[in-house]
Amino acid sequence: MQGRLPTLSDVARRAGVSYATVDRVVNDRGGVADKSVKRVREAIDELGYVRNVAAANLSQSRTYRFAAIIPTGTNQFFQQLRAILEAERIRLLADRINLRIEGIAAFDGEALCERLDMLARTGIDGVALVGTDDDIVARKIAELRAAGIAVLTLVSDAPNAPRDAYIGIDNRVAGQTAGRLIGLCHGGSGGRVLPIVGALSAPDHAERLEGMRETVTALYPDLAIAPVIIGRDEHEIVESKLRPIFENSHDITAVYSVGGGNAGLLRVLRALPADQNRPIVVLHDIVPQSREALENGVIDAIIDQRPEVEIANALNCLRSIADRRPPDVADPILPAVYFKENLPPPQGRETDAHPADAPSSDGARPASKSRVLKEIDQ
Amino acid sequence: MQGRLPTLSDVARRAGVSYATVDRVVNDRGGVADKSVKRVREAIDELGYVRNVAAANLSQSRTYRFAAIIPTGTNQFFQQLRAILEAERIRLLADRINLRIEGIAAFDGEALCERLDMLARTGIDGVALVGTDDDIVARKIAELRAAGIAVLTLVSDAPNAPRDAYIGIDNRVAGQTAGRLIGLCHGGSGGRVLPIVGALSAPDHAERLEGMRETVTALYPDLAIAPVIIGRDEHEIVESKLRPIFENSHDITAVYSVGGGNAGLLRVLRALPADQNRPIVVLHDIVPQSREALENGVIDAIIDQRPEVEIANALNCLRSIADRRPPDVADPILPAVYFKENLPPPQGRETDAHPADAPSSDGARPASKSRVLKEIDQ
DNA sequence: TTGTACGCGTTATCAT
DNA sequence: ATGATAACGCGTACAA
Repeated sequence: MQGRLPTLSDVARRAGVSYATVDRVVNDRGGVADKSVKRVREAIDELGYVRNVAAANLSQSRTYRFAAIIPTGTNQFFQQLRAILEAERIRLLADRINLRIEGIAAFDGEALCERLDMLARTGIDGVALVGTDDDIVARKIAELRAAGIAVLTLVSDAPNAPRDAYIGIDNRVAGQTAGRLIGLCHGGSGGRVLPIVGALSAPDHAERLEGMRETVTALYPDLAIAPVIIGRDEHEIVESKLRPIFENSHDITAVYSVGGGNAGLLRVLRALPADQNRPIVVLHDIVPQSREALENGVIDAIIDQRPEVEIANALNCLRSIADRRPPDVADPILPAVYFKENLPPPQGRETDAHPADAPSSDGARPASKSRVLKEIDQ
Repeated sequence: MQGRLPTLSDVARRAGVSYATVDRVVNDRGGVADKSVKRVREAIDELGYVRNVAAANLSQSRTYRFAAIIPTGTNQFFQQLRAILEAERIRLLADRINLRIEGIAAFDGEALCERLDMLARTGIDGVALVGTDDDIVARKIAELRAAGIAVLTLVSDAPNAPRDAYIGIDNRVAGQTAGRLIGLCHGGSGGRVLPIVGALSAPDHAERLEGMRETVTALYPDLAIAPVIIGRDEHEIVESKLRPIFENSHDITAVYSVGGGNAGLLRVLRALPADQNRPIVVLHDIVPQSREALENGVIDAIIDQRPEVEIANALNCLRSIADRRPPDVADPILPAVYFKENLPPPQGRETDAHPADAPSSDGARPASKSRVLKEIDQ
């Protein structure tokens, strides 16, 4: 298991200075003679010293306090996001990172600000939230950052707010990818693409639509784009607007739904008469519903923003910021394209399995959740 | 930054026992009175104790020694794999994980065994290698494992060897995905798919081909599959076998290349007369060459096994095994589908940037590589 | 069966 | 400008 790595003491000995001097050099504390600095640097280089992060973290014995604010409600995607975060909690705790997961009414700027205020008062190092185009939210974010709190936007950006970073896919790219896919699927023939959005005022929806339009008009001139359906992400509305279209005209060859309310779309698709050509259908985000539709051949492809990757990146990013390390903004997340064949298995993690069956070799069993929350959030 | 988390001492105090007793419970060492166990467990639960992994790792002060054996040669994919590993080295070192990256002639079982022997003699905790179907390799792997060394197969499995885990994509799924994509791209029309493989004896190539065949025959009966081209992953061979096919018959509507030697394919495609319909082309793995072809519209899609993800998983897996923790085999890696629009940016990381420009705030500058190697591999 | 004390490598504080 | 040293929380050897 071994091959001991050089420590700061080794460096000090080799450089002929004291431990503390090496520490000053290594941590840029200043107040060290130039020639000492030089000798230390040389020793570090010669020995191949690399800081032991476990020791560094231990000695500081600090616990980071982060929060994620996720919209509540029936939206399957956000439910999934929340589940992923929940599953990360204990694991993070082992690394002394305490993550609060907060729920909030979707798209309610006032409530969001209130919650942010509360968090700031409680004391917190960083927060990740789903961005909105709201002015008061932008101001609140500025306020938090001024107070030294890191702020990330998650899934949807807040374009005018001075957030530290946006973690999510480029929605225009996602739309372009959808456009490409739809274009390819026409195999050179003409057709008519029907776009469905929740609202054009939602930045992510607008960007996806625009991206699709760009690619289709530029590369597939034989494809027309039908008037956009505004479904407000609600399945009843989507269904009621969609049904007459499919009844009256049979020329829709593709459907691109950028947002929610897809239950309505699926109902219409399933009700399509057998003699009518089924359109190519491209949706966003793998959720139980869309997964099932893809498996049953009701739709053709799903463009997914890979929430697990988003969360992993967000957490890394927060940690870097808290540590005042180089930002570690990570590569931009690319939307993934899934067909029936390469659809990922349902759950990333099992819920809890059978604790009794697995006599955890490391013994440190996760504590009961209520207690963890109570003790740590205090 | 705070909100101190409970420690083992806290637990001991609360349970009214000594530190060592708590340790015995937590680490399943046995020899503790039942009622003590119970009280400790309760205290852990009540306090929400979670083991501090930084402290745990520090106290053991062990440095893991892992090795990755990657085929050398001109293969761009393996070069990339090596580059990714190289970039991880320093970062890993900070976590006291020492990774040796070894090169070896591709598909030379004898040489591989020799190298494995050498590594075993040097002393090593785990090794990742690109699997082959070789008997002597399988025996050598068994030998290593018997000696307590963890063995992972990467990219390509070694089906008959008792490796701890295989980290890579399911090549059948990859082929099925290609088949689906190609089928969709025909938009209901008929066509003829030309498959190109390196060798049918390579398990991954055979599986990809089989997967494609499965999906196409099952779902797209209007598509025929042309006789397979065996290109030995060499571009001259691919080119010379391909050119006459495109000259003599104009009915190839799609090409699926599962392996290497794509430079030859690309040359043939570029030389295609303007009046001839270009086939749909699906390739594997993003490398500079295939990237450029996708950007220029010479090919249509790339199925990528995401080597960064593979390596991240492999490293996690090795660490878990060395720690005797639950395997942490991670979810299977799914092949990703890339079009021109969602192609990831060229480099994950910059090579070295300008050290002078970035006066690393954490001071611990990466040592010169030669030294690092010399001191640690000793 | 239970308890004490030291080491791991770093940070931070106090002296010189 | 430099040096010594006490934490940090866990693992472990050793004592009782």
